[in-house]
Amino acid sequence: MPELLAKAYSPAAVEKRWYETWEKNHLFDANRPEQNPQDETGRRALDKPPFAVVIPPPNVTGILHMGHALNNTIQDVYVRLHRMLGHESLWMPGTDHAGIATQTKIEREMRAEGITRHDLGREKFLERVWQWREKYGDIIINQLRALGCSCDWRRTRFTMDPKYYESVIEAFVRLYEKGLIYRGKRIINWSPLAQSALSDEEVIYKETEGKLYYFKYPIVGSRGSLTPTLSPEERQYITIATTRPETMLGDVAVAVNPDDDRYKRLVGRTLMLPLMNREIPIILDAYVEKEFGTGCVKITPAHDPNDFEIGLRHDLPQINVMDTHGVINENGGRFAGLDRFDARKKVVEEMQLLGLVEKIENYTHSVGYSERGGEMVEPYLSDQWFVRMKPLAEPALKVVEDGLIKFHPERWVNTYRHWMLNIRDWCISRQLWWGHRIPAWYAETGEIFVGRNEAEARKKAKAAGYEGPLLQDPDVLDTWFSSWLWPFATFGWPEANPDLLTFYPTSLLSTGADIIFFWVARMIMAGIEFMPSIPLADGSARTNVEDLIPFRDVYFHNIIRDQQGRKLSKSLGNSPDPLDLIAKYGTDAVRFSLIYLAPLGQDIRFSEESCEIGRNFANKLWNATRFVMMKREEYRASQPKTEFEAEDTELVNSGKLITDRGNSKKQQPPFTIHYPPSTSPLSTAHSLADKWILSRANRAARDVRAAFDRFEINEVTKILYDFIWGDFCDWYLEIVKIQPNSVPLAVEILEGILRMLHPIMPFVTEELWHALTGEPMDVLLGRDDYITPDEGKIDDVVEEEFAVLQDTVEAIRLVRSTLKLPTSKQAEIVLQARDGSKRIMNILQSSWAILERLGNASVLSLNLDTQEYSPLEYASEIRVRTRVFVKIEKRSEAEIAKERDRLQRELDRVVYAAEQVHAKLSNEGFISRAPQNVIEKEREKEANYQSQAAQLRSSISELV
RNA sequence: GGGCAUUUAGCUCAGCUGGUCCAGAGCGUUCGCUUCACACGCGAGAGGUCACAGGUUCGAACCCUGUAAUGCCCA
Repeated sequence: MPELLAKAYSPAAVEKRWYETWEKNHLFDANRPEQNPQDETGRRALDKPPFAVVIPPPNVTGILHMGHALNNTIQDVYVRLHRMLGHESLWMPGTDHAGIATQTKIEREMRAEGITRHDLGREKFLERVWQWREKYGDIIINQLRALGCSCDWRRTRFTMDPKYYESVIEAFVRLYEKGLIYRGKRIINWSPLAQSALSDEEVIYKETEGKLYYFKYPIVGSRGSLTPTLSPEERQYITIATTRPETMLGDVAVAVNPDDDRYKRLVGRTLMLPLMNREIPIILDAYVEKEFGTGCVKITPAHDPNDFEIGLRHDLPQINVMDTHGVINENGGRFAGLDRFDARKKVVEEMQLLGLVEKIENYTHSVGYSERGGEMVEPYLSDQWFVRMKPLAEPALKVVEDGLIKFHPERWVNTYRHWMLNIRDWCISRQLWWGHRIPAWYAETGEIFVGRNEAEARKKAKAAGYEGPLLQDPDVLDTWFSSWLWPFATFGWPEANPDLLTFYPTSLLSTGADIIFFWVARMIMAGIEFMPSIPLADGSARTNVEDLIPFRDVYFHNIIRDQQGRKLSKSLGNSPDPLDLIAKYGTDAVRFSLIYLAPLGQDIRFSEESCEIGRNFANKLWNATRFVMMKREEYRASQPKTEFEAEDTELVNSGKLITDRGNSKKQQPPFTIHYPPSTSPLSTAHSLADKWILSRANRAARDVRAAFDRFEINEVTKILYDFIWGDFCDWYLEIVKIQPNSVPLAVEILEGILRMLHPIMPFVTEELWHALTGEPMDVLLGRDDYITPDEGKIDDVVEEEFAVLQDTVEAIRLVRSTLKLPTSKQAEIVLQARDGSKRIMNILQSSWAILERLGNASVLSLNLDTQEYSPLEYASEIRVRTRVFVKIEKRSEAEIAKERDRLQRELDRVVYAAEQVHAKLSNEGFISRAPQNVIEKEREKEANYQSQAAQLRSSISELV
């Protein structure tokens, strides 16, 4: 530890050293009650309440972006806070296998080599993915270390770990056996790029410029005659409107609304589907909107979810005209082999040749795109696996509505409720290889056997009387089907192991609101569904829903935008790399800045320069510590050695003031001042400034704790910033320069500051704390206690008295500044208590040295009455309680005129204010209805304004 | 179309239960400072019809109604 601190804080070396030290000393490792209480971390876990956070697992393919940086900072702050609050604090890290993203990435790599996954075969392909993951899968994990994250890395989990894999299969089997998972032929969202189904949540709808095509379908007379009431045009055709002409190849009907009089009489007739020359019926269905298009809708059950439903209602065939690549198949007749977009062109062309195109309009409509690949998804009819969501959603909604799980900000409950009430079944099968393979085996008879492994499936088959070959479903499960189990599968579910018993339910989940459906909602469902099989720690059954839910608080963090308010994205190039920022500004600076800018529930407008807030603040703290340490050296040197030692020992032995540190536990290095106890001179014989800083410090400590509890972490940073910079540095340290006896208290306050700030800025505070206290490297601030405010020290009267002092100093500075008196030049200053009050004079008198020094006065005098000093000799400033006169040597005509103008402007302002107050006080309604104390205050204001005006007038009159 | 937010100084944002709020902070800006920690700093200043229009109230940035703009989510 260097004796003297450097002039400026340079983060890089400090961060590296402390992160390594924290890990080496097992700071992040959480214990379990079952473990030896004297285990390698040296902490006792038995009597501690747990605090657990599971990380939202980033993709293994991911790299750290600003959103991660913010979200993981928030988690780290709470994990570190609770560690200091004496909780068994566990942050469970890990990654998910990101089925589509990872597989796509590997396949792209392979394409460069000219091979496809089919060339390799399933097994070899998976080997290759695993190789990739061994090589690159920890990138993001290591980036989290650079952010300072205090995760228990020993426990790092991956959704494809063998144990986790088993959990996923177990969950599938249980749901299947309960009838909550089924396989069915449905319209799903098909990604032609990924060659896989997607869930509804993975599709984003965008307004897209397209065309609305009006096609004429010729009517075939079922009895060979035409209806006389029809117009010639209608006699021959019915016009339908569509945005996807190519799907007409799979049309099986045209539907009209039963209330639509225009078409009613056509029911029972058939149409000749052009191009395909297939007869299709006209049907009635209430789904059709009369107002949309022509009121006639073509029905293509295999290519549109609504048409699919209509098809089921009317028992229509389902003709699938596309293959999985979006290419027309043999059902599309001579269009077979064309890509979906080429087919569209060709269909329109041919319809035009037949004269069957009535018109084509420009049309903006909502089209689904893959959230991941960005390509247009195709509603596609296929066999997929689904989870029945209704039964899972009901209890999951209830726990949120009942407040067992709290959302911050609360308004997300509305969004959650809306989704839960309109929930649809979840398509969980993906036509990929990378992922958890669906544990279903097919018999040649078409029967399905679901088991935890092939042996179990075979056993079930045998029980059902089938002994032939079994073929496992080639598909894998949606990645979210593994991550919805994250809060308990990471602890080894379905095994009831000690970790699960200790840390479940977890405490806090911090995540982005964009995955409220993907992940948050489903984790809540999963907890309620799967956790009843795990007993409580005492062995009793887990029956209360409070014990089933995965977490109690959900923090939805901000979205980070650029200065123009745009979302950060790679393609825009407006997304700074957090690691670059860390390298440039320091980790603490990035963490502090992000939180400082992030009020709960708002988006953040972020730019790289914003990190200067945190960097400057860290540097300020650094220099404040440097200064306090220097002053402490001076102080020690000034004290008779034996006496000081005696005092020091007394301080060390006796306990606590604003910190709530446990028993004094280790050898104190000599000459170190710790924790002034309530019996020490430090907490009793104080100057006004000392009492003031104690009050402010404890107020800050109290407010910080309250803000943490409300999850207003942004407020925490503001409180600390204002207290540390505004109160401690700007005022108290300046006073310490004048009152050497305040040095021990300054040390004490600073020590508390480092504690309060540590969860947010762990590196610089750890470094400074060690510099200040001389503690050995293995005694860690991060393991020590957080501040407990002593609310008895919060003293409004003291703060008000000190404010008089501050106000007076500011008045002196203002006058000096107006007079262009350089700081170095001493001045003759006279102070007055404006109302002549003894109390105000006492305050001023008791802080005489401070006024003299901060005002840089050669002669300072206190004028007992309210005597006027000529503005020709003295420049003055009026404050609420005090008045300041600064002696002037000589003033030029111009200066006098300027001063007169200034006073006149001031007078105008005061007169105006006085009129306002007067008007208020003359208002009968105000007098009769406003509370007494408000009226009092207004009266006081009026009197004050009037005396101020009188003093200004008198000054002005002398300046003529 | 429905829902949820937001709109306060040039910029980014505070402003909690309506009354010391003639509205604050940081950045930027102007002026002055090598004041025995810090120029990543210190001191002082300028800068605002609190989106708009009504209403409630003795009193509104704050509550209510409507309008506009912006953003997000859902359909």
